[in-house]
Amino acid sequence: MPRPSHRTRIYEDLLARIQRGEIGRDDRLVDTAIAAECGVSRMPVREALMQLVAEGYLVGTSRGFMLPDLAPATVLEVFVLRRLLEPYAAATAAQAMAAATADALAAAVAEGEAALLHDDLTGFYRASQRFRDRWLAAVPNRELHGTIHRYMIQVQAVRRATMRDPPTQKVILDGQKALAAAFAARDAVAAGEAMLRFVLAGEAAYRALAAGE
Amino acid sequence: MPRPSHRTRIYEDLLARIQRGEIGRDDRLVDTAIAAECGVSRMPVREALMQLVAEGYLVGTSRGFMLPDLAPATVLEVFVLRRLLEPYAAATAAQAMAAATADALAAAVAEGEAALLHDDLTGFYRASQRFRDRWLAAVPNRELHGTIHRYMIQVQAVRRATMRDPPTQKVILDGQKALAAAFAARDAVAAGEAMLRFVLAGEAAYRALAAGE
DNA sequence: ATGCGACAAACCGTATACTTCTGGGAAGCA
DNA sequence: TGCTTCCCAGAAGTATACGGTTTGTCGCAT
Repeated sequence: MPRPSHRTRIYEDLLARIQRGEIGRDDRLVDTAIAAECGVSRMPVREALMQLVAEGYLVGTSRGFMLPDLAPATVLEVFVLRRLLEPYAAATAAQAMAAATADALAAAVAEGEAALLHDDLTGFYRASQRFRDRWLAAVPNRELHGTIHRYMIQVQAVRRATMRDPPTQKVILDGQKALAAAFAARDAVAAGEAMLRFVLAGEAAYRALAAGE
Repeated sequence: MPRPSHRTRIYEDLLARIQRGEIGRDDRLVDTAIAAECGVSRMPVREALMQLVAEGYLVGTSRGFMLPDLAPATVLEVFVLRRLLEPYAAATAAQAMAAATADALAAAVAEGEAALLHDDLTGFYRASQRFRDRWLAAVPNRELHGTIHRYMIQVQAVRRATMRDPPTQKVILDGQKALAAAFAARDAVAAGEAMLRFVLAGEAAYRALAAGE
């Protein structure tokens, strides 16, 4: 590993902050401020910010960079993509899955269940994130992997929004258990079906939430 | 229209050059050279180049920016994505399609056919590009549209590679005609089926070519 | 003749300084 | 009091400069 450039460091730092939800809905990220905070010049910060814009994590306004405002319509459009891609991705991942990965998936489910028992929403969120990261890493088709990874932001937003609801928590856990079982058995058909059901359940939960507001 | 920034201008210029195939397989795009050519400083050029990298049009090496080297394995991975996404996209586009767009599609097919009669491969290429651009623009789901658009480069590479073969030319034209008919009739089912056949035919042509080398 | 090492050029990453543009707020007018 | 106008601060955009790293080549020694 040669040396991580400032741009890379700052990019990863900002991405982590965004993914942890530390950036508020109306916080404005300004290059000069971040540069001063990190003790570097504006340029690496600027380039990191613009990379985040290119990947859809931020939008650039004429007055600082902000979070994109994830209109419900956009989230529903992403659900279409998920329905089309993720069942196939899960099926291929199940076929290619190593035993260690399957175990790690089961562990992530158990962690999420334990977190729920302690009303630890953050822990549950992290566990479900880890679950997703792990099965996604097992998808052999790298292009498919990258495409699914790209709308991670929307998926996270949906999780964050729907996760507070106890019935939804149960739906998520049950879905993850079914998936973990299919992955452990390397059953591609069952994995594809379970994933389709999982995505549809997530969409239903999101629609109920969006309608309720 | 406020005013296109240098970065935007250069980005669009470079993208157009890439899409027209003016960048050779082993040309190295260097910021200083492009900056001198355009009469601006390195910074806007750099940012344009990095945006192209983020979108997958280029890869940044330690010695200039180059075209990604599209391994056949990658192209085949993209075909999986196309099989999963484009039939659905075509079906929804057919339902939403305006009469003017359907006419434009038919016109693009006619142009391509005319170009073939004059052995004008470039014209045929441009016509099939226009055909794709137009039906894709009619996809209502913007997320789906963007996702499909992102692997445009691979699609172009396949076209460029397979297009010289006369039987393949006929397959492409026939596929486009079937699609244009389905679009004109706003027949979502037929459009989806035609698109699936079109993608599969393209994949078969590419596989034949890759095996033949 | 070939392999290894040093030198030079090229290019990227970063820093600093300057310019342009946008948006908000204050002041003036109806 | 509400609306319009003008001004200014802040932020993006751009220019120029410098250091570091990689790469390619030339020369020397084996």
